[in-house]
Amino acid sequence: MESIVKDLTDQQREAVLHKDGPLLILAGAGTGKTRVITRRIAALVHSGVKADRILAITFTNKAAGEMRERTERLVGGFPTVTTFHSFGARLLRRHAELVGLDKHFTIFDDADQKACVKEAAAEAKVDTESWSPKVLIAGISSAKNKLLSPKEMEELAITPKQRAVALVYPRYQSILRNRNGADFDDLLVLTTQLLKTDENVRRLWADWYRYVLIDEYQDTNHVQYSLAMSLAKEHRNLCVTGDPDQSIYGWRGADIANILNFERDFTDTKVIPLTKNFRSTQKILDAANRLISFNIRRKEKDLEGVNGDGEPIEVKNFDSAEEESYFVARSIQSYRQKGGSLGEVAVLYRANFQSRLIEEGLVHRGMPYQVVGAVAFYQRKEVKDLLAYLRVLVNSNDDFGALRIINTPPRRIGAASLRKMNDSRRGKGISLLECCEALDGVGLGSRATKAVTAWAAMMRGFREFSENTSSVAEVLREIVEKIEYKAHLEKIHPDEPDRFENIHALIDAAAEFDRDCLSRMGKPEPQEGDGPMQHAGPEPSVSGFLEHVSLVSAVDDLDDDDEAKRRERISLMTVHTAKGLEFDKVFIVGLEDGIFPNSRALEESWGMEEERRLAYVAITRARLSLTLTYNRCRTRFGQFEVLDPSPFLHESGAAPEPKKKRFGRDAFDDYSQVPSTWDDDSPAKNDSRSRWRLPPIKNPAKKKPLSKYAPSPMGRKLKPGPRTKSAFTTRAKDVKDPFKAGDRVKHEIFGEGDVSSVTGYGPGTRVKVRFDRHGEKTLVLQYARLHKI
DNA sequence: GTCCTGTCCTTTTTT
DNA sequence: AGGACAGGAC
Repeated sequence: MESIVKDLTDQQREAVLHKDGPLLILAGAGTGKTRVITRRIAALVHSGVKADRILAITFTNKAAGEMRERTERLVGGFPTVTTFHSFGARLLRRHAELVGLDKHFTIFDDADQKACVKEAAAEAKVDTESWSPKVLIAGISSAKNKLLSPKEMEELAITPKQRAVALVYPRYQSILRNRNGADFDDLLVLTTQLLKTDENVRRLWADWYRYVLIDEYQDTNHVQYSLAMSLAKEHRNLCVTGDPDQSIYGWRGADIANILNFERDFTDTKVIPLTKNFRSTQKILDAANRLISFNIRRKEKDLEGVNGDGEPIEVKNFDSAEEESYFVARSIQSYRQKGGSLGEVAVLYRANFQSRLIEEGLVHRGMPYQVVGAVAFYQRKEVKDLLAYLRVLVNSNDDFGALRIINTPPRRIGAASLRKMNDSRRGKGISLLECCEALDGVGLGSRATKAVTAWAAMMRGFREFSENTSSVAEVLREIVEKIEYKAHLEKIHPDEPDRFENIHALIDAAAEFDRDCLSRMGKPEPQEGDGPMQHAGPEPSVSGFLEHVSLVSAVDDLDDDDEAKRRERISLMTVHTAKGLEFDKVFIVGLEDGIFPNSRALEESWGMEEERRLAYVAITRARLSLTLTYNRCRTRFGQFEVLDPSPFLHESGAAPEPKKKRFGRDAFDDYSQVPSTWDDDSPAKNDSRSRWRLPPIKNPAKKKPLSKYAPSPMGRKLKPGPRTKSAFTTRAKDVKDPFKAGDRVKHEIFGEGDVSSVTGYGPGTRVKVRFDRHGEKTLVLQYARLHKI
């Protein structure tokens, strides 16, 4: 036992040695949380708890994999280390029939979900012009995350949007069920409901897992919370770790209250804060602490470093995102020339679209990089095609999968034949594949009948093949060969020979899966033998592989430490993806007001605080060096925009507070007093532009034309031609014509509505609007694209 | 059934 | 600006 705790701080040691009863570990960034969790599991095992009676739930598969490896090494046993979604998927497979699914149900991805919603909307006669599939999906998801059934949703629906969702939701759900499918939310929702309604099932699992640990508890949502409670409410051996300041998933239903109220849920909770940060220099920690102190809704804490002051935080200002990317590339290049390791460098941004320019800058200098979590490998067309074969082979009710491949590669089964088959099976509860096998009365011509029958027979052949082998890779090879996929790809994409490489990569992934399963099978069985979950991973089968593929996340394919060092690539990713990771040298780019914080995010009442936490997460990724960059202008949607620096720059103390602007329209404290003669072409505006720059912070960007990039969008795009719509023109118009209560307005997303109140003035004005279709919302005038009508 | 063109939307973040 | 998608031409 002494060896388990010998190199720990007092706080860490206390957390590790706590055995029974609720435990809340408030672990700040970089305070050795993972270490504490793995040691605690080791300590539990050491004190006599059977490893397989321990359940640890993490946020990503990558984190789960790492923790599994570490604990197995440390304790020599096999605790169940998994994610919420994987746990749900496997619990559901075991009890599928109890929730109306077959054991081999398909986990539907985003595309399937969208198709499903479209179909449901058409059935429900809900117009997808006013209610986009995206909005409907979000609505259904949020209903599910409140554990509302379609029926309950219908009773509670008040606003027009809610009513639209209530109409689509039941149909969506029944389409899903008919196809023996579950979406991401279902993995959690059905599991939670099952544990709530079926006491036998609940006991089976709750009695088995005597100790439950949940990581990143600040990012759990209501459903995950209920699930955890169902499992732990009796023995109360629930240990949660998290940091309220790093809660960044509020937008997908995560409820920071779960962690803030944990002590209320369990009044005898032992609370252990971990605040000693082993990761970053003090300067970086100071910036993070200062920034997050602007948040109101938090538990106060400060990170204390152990590494000394370190280098000052670098802040750079540019005229355009092109110049910014050029700087980042140059800066990393000189870092490498001084012996720095590229595997230790990360460029973080708020939104994915920002990666493109950074990539171009790096390519320009020949710097190797990886975009973590970008165009996911499993999203590629050719990969999805082959996966669809596997899906249909496992789950013959998977019509989405069948539809995708029935004519891929082309077999002369066209829209007309499909329509006939759909007509014939309507209301009969027959899947597309089944229909192809029994064509009586469908009315297909002889050629079509032949093609369709051949396809169905081939699918049956694949199924038999898969039943006679334990290797998923073998099954894939068989399919690729039989459908002559290589020839097909060469025909469709003659200019892209590496498309087929993706197929090889997929087969490799399957082979690796086969190997993992084999090695897991070789492990000794748990002694008591009757655990509801025998193995830490999915089962060794095609459906196990599909599950694995569905649940991999963005960081999961991030190279692990050794490999990253060997391959020496810069990592590019969003701040969300970066959570839990750390790098020697970190760049946070695009720190402009409206980009980071993101203007759309600010439309939610809690938006600003979550954006600030996001910035806090970004800053605390850095060990030694932190560079913050922002631009005065950028092009968005092909349109030129002028932007203010992000407030986070001065909140973190990295840059001085911007001086009050005293030029142009900004010379007026009350914007309504700006002379109305100041229209778009007024000299005041054009003159003010050059003075919009903040007081120079350190080294104002030198204007250097870049060979490959446009010099700067300013001289080029502003002069010629009339400007259609820029941030500025919109604002200038608002200045002349401020909103007041009672105005009729139009918002690009929310549609039309009436202004109910206005507070403040200038760009920071908050306007409360009662929208016809979306209810009341408070908008920040500066960001909301709001027009009077 | 495929290819081309024009239109529309996009930029929040993801298991 | 760039990509997805629908609809029309062949």
